Amino acid sequence: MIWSQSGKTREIDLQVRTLAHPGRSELRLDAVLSALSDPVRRQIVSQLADVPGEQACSAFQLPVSKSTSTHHFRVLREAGVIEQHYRGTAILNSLRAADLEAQFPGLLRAVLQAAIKEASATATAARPQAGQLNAEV
Amino acid sequence: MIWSQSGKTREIDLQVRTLAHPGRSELRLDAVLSALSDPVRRQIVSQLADVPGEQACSAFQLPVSKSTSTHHFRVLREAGVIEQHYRGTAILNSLRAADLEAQFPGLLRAVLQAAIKEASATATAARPQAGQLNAEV
DNA sequence: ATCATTGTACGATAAAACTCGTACTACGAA
DNA sequence: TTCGTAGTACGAGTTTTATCGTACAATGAT
Repeated sequence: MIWSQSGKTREIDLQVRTLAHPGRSELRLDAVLSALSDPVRRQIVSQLADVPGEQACSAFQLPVSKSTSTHHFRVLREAGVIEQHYRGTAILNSLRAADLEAQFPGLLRAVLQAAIKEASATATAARPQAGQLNAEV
Repeated sequence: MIWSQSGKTREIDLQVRTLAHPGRSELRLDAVLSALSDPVRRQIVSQLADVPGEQACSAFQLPVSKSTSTHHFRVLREAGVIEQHYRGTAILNSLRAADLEAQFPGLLRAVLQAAIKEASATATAARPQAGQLNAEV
C-alpha cells in the first residue's frame, strides 16, 4: 500500500513502531535474573513498581547517559521484565508483574522487597520512613 | 608457637585453612543476584537445596573444568550464598538458607522453584515427575 | 515547513565474567 | 616417605557487559 502525500509517495513507514517482547511462556530465568542483577535496572523496576500507571523513559532519573538508559530498558524488555510501547515520540513502560508471577512466583516481589531493604539500609537516617512496596503483583 | 616434628621446626601452617565469608548483614543483593544468574551456579545451589547435609565440591557433576568449578564455588561463597569449610583435603559446602532468608525473604525459595520449573520444562518427558523443592528454608 | 522532544543506531572503549590448562599446595592413606 | 586425592593459584584467551558520544529518525507542536 502506498500513501501519497504532498506530491511524494511514501511506503507505510507511518505504521506504529513496534517493539519485540518475549511471550509469557518464553521468559528465561537466566535472562530475568541477569536483568535484575544490575542496580540501574533495579532502580527502573523499583520505580515502575512504586508509581502506578505507565511511565515514559524520560520519567526516570538514572545515573547514566541517555544511550545507556536505552540499553538498560532494552535489556529489561528483552528479558520480559517490562512492557514497552510507543505513544507519540515517547515510550511508555510498565512492569510485566503478572507474567513474571505466572512463570516465577514470588520472584519479583522478593527482589523488590530486597531492593527496598538495601536502599533504606544504604540511605540510613536520610528520611524518616519510606518504601512499602506498592507493586500490584 | 612452634611445633617440632621429626627434627625440623615448623610454623603453625598446620592451622586449619579458613575461607572468608561475608557476615549475614553484609550480604549484597547485587552480589547474590549476580551469583544466581549463572546456570552452573544455580545447578550447584539447586543440588545443595535438594540433597540434605554438606557436600564436597567433588560431589557435583558440573559441565565445566575443575578450575572453573573452583571459580563458581568462590563466587557463591563471596556472595554469601554458600558456606564452605575444609575437612581434610575436601571442602564441604552448604547453603546459607537462613542468612539469605533473613536478609532477602522469599528470594532463595523463589529462585529455586523457578529453577525447578525451567529444568522440568527443558527436559520435557524425560522422567515422569520430579523436583519438589526440598530446601530447608 | 520548522523546530523541539524522545528515543534509537552505531561505533568505540573499558571493564567484568567465564573458560581453560598447567603447576602447585594441603591433607590423608599406604 | 611416597603417593593419590581435593582443590587453589596463576596466567591467558574469549565473550559479554556497561558505558559513552555523536549522528540520526519519528512524532507533535508552532
